[in-house]
Amino acid sequence: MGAIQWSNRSSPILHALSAFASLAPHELDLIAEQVLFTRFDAPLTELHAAGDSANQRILLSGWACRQRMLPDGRRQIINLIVPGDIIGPRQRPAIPAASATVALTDVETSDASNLLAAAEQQDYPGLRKALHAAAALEEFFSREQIVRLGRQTAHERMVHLMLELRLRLAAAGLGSADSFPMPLTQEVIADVLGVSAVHANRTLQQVRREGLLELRRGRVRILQPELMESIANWTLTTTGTNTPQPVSDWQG
Amino acid sequence: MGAIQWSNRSSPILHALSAFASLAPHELDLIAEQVLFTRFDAPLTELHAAGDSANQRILLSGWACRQRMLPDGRRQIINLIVPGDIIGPRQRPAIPAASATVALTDVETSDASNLLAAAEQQDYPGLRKALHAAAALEEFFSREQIVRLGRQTAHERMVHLMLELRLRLAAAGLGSADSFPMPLTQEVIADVLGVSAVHANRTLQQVRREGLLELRRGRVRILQPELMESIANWTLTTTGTNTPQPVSDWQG
DNA sequence: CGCAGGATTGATGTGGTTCAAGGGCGGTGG
DNA sequence: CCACCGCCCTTGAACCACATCAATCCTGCG
Repeated sequence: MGAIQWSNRSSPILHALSAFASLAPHELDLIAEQVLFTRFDAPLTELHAAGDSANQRILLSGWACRQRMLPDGRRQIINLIVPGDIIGPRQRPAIPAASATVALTDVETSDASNLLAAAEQQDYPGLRKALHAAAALEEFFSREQIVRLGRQTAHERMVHLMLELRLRLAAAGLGSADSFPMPLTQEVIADVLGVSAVHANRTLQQVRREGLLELRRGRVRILQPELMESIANWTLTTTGTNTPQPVSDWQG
Repeated sequence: MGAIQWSNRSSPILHALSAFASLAPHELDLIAEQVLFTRFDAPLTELHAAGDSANQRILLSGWACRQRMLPDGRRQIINLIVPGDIIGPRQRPAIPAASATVALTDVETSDASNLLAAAEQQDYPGLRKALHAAAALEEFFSREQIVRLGRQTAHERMVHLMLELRLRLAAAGLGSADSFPMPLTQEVIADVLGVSAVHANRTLQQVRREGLLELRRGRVRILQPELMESIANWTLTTTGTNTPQPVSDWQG
């Protein structure tokens, strides 16, 4: 291994990236260095402003989200950001974002320019592959979010979101197949799912009443994963890396 | 210019890409070559199957969409694909898509592997920049779609979609600031906007009654762009780099 | 103890869905 | 040249998932 000792603060990145590609020692070093210059921010802090087309960071701990506010106060959360995820534009030249990235809890971030720049070099093939795969996964869930919002009921959306978080947090080493931390308020969940906070509450209650999951003391416990996957039309297997799923022929 | 004559079949790509970066002669040649080996497909043809993680093509003419079918028949269209757009995964390794790409009209496509591979080389900087910018624009509209579906009313969604198509088709050289072709059925529009076909119909009628736009003989005419942008909370200026240019200017 | 933010619950309103039945129109065949 | 057919658009009526408004409850915390 490299000269720098692993701290558990870099472990989310390590988990998230090493799931996609095996990393060489000098690549691991680069990741470990991320914890050397970190910044702490409180909830509601804007980590990446709308209109900003630079400023790439990586989330080390805590939760954030990319969100879009409408003038009349409506908010849509584009996606949740958990440890290991990149904050800011991925590709250049970037279009100035209409959405801002905001901390949802206390967060720790570090500048990711080095990491992302290194991945463009020829001598960091593993890093390159891992970051591309992470971007592909993000794009995948972005499409899932579209399907969720466009064609699923509140009940299906809630179940689907919990499955997404289960997978992503497990990939970051922050949860297992059984359970994961859940620091989000119901209002935040509502703004992810595109429903009102009141309805998110009732939906969550129903999901719990049905025995699909448990939510206690800031932790979600998945009780019936297979049933949940069936309800939400889940298409990714959590076992293995990227195993594809049979998708029904749409023409029937 | 290069040895290959421009045909108007390659012009959508030319428009779409040259809007983002100035291209060198050898890059223009590569684009022109795209029309040499094309394929024609009828509506409903699956251009890119769900689960496929390869097979990159570019759309030369006609319309397509990436869609996800749910087992009970619900369909969500993730995004519309117009001439100049890439079909298939952008980055490798790609996660097998849960969504399929399907032709909505008669379409002409060509293999884009060469184009995309060339953009990774050092000697195609303009192409690289242009394709990255195109990907960034696609990602931008992907987020707009999330906001649309999550927090906007059917009326707002409809107006917003028409503004999106106005911009994208103008960028491909297929329309102006005033009008663009509209070959989509109301059912397709409904599946983009996440509403029922009946409601899409009523919403479209209202938008027309309000004098925001005209829809006749397969063509949309934008009548009150500023008002529409205000209604839909539009955040992109059409003036600037994305302004369409007539093909003739480019053929010089 | 009292406060504040989040969770919960009830009552009522509405945007949108669903079902069902026409209407227009281009294409095709007799 | 007309009759018919299929696809799409349009319209009406009933229904429902979810929004909105307004309390109230709970819990951690200073």
